[in-house]
Amino acid sequence: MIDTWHYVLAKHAKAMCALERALGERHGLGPSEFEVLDRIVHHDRKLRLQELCDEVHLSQSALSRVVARLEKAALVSRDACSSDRRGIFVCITPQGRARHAEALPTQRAVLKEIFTETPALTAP
Amino acid sequence: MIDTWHYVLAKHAKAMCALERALGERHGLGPSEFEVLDRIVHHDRKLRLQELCDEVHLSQSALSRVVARLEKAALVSRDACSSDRRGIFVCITPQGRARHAEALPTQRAVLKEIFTETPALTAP
DNA sequence: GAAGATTACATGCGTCCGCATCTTATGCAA
DNA sequence: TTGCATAAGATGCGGACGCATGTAATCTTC
Repeated sequence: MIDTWHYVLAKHAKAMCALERALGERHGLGPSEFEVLDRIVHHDRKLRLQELCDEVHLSQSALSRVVARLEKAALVSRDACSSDRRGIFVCITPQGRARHAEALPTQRAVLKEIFTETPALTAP
Repeated sequence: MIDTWHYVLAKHAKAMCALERALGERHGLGPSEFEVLDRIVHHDRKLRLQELCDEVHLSQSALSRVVARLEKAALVSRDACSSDRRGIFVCITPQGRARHAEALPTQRAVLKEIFTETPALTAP
């Protein structure tokens, strides 16, 4: 069990570091930015901030800022929610969709590299 | 494989957050501080900063600061290395050993809680 | 043994994060 | 309706990180 934890720590550290480099250098995205785009693309619809909050492992405040960065980069837009004017919809833009499409293979390659280099993990 | 990554992300986020709370509130330690103490106790000898760097998933600069914090809390001491005067030995103090001993059950409990609540993980 | 390359650790700096709190909007009770 | 509790999202603040660089010691090559 402690071995599982060490496995998680090691893989997380290595993968995060590699993703940060690869996504940052090649596509100008951080891991959190990519993750948010990826979730929206995966659902293929606009999402409330709160919905995103359940899917990405970020605090609400961190997510709010990630979305702000993405909006500044014109990769998403914040749309008002008419049924609940407190809420906002996060909509991916065509540029955002394109950026995600070009970054996805990079992410997959990095993860494949990292998760196939070592044998396996015994279940917890 | 992408599932493995999501598993790592989820467990890492949940465990780190829980450890930060539990270790911080009950023992005044951050996860990194605990990890460094744990590595030293595990080896049961003083370690060079560089040796620690290979074991904890931190940059050299971050580790340097963690050790500085631990030293300020009197949980470790930095001892000069006579054979290589660039080097630093990180020695755990009796207080550091005691703090680690009291924090270890907390860490184990948190990890057990998190890694037994969900079934398992298929090997990558 | 002197000069430059390299290594070990420290530190300035910018970024991202979480917590606490603020603002605005909704819901519910009197 | 009015008033208060609650919810969604934004923001001030402090902390921890990584990168790049600085400082000091060691190694290498001549």
